[in-house]
Amino acid sequence: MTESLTASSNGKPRVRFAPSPTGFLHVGSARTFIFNWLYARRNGGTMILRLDDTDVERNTDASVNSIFEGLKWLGLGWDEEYKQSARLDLHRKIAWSIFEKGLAYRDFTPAHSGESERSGAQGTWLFNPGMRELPGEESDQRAAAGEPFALRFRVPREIGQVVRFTDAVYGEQAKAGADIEDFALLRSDGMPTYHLASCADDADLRISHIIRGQDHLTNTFKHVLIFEAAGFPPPQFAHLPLLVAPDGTKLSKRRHGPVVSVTTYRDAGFLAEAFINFLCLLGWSPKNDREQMSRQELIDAFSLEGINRANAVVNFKEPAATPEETFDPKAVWLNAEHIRGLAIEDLSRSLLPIVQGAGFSVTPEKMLRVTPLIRERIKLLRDVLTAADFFFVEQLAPYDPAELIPQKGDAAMAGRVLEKAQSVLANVEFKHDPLDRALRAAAQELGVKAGQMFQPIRVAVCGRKNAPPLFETLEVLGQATTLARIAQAIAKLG
RNA sequence: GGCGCUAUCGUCUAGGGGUUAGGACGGAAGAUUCUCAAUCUUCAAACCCGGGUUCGAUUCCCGGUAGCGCUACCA
Repeated sequence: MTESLTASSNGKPRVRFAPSPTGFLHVGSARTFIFNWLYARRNGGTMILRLDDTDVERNTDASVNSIFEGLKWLGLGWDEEYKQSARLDLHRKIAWSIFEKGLAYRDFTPAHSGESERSGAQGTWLFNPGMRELPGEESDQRAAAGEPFALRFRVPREIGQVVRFTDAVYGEQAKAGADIEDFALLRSDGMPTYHLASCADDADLRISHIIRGQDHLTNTFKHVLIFEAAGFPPPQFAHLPLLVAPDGTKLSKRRHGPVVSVTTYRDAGFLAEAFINFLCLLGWSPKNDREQMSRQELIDAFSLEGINRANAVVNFKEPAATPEETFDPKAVWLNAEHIRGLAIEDLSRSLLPIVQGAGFSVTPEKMLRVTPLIRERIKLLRDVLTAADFFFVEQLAPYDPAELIPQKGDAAMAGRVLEKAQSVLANVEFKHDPLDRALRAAAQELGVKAGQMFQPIRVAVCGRKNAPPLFETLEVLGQATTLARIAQAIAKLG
């Protein structure tokens, strides 16, 4: 690893997404992935996926699967893939090289039990101060005797010692060494900590730009210390504002439910392109009022300069009412926009498995005919089930016969209209124009308005008032089904 | 507690020493179509507070407040 001192050999950026497999793929993580990917693609660089799985206790295979599942749905891909657990020798080697330089020390204090001993209120932030000054000889002896220890970084805390770096988003950053605790590099079981493993791998993989959540902004001072101690030039840093819930708190599954998981969006019928588009608009702006953008347009427009600094709220409804209300309205709107932008063939292909999965029997040909009628009427792919169900069922679900009654009309008018329709539709070609002419003429003969004519028919064939345009609908439904449903409606009225 | 980051309509954001503070979502009203949707038009809606610098601050500086983050042998 030490041979590559330049962050990038060919001047092309190398970026990474480094999730720790301790849960499902979070929307915030997805956005981090997307920004890294966009940066790589925009600049002809390399996108690396690295599983930061050094926390053996909390890592699960289910989580690894969930992350891949989410990433697969996004469909962006990556160029190289690594697993930290396979690189432990590298991490330890670097940790000990830091120790050799006198920049780390052994801490023989037994590990704390986590939660109970958090520093803070008491102001005791520097852990086990005595250990920092332990004479080297005694340290060696205790280690040789088999006493367990953690390896801690010896942070330079003389007055005037300041750690600095430039963040591409937050600008110049500086922090006094005296305000940085002696963080651990190696745990007493010999496993590297996140800080060490992350920096060791970033250096070894020649990562040129670290684009990650702002929760790491203050950790970066530690990382700069590690890079320098290990003899590597630190990469460029760009921290992203965090995604938060409407209540301002960090997105968490326990508090906010499934809306924080990427697969929830997939399962609700979001298009990956729309979801990506939505996430990009949280904390980044192309600065030209563009909102709806394709993947390629995002690549072309992406730059670190467009990233802003304040946390962004994902504006979902806390108690999750209807599926549509669950999500940020802008995400839903963008999805509808992307759906409208899809070619009928492509949309139809996405809709088909959803309809079939819901138990309807439908052929690709039928789906292709239904799709144009609902494309502008659905916001989420799954809406097809409520917007087009009547095209697929043999028997309409029960509906209120009162719905058949037209505006400013009564049951008698509904009856007359339906009976007239019955006779007219029995002798007309089921194509848009002939249907249009025949039904309008019929309305005139009955002395009712076109709307009063169409409404009872619409309800009779669709089972509800709000539906796609009538003639197209009848055309797809066909004469037999139409006449059967009208007959049933007349029976209901009677 | 310490350290750090942040602050423009309800939300996402643009802007920036002098602007009618712009766009989008959502909301309201209207137009249009056979209903719905789509589309179009219009309306309501914001610079956290206090000082300073300045002829002039929403913008720059300081302070406050609030929110968030880090402060683990988690990541």
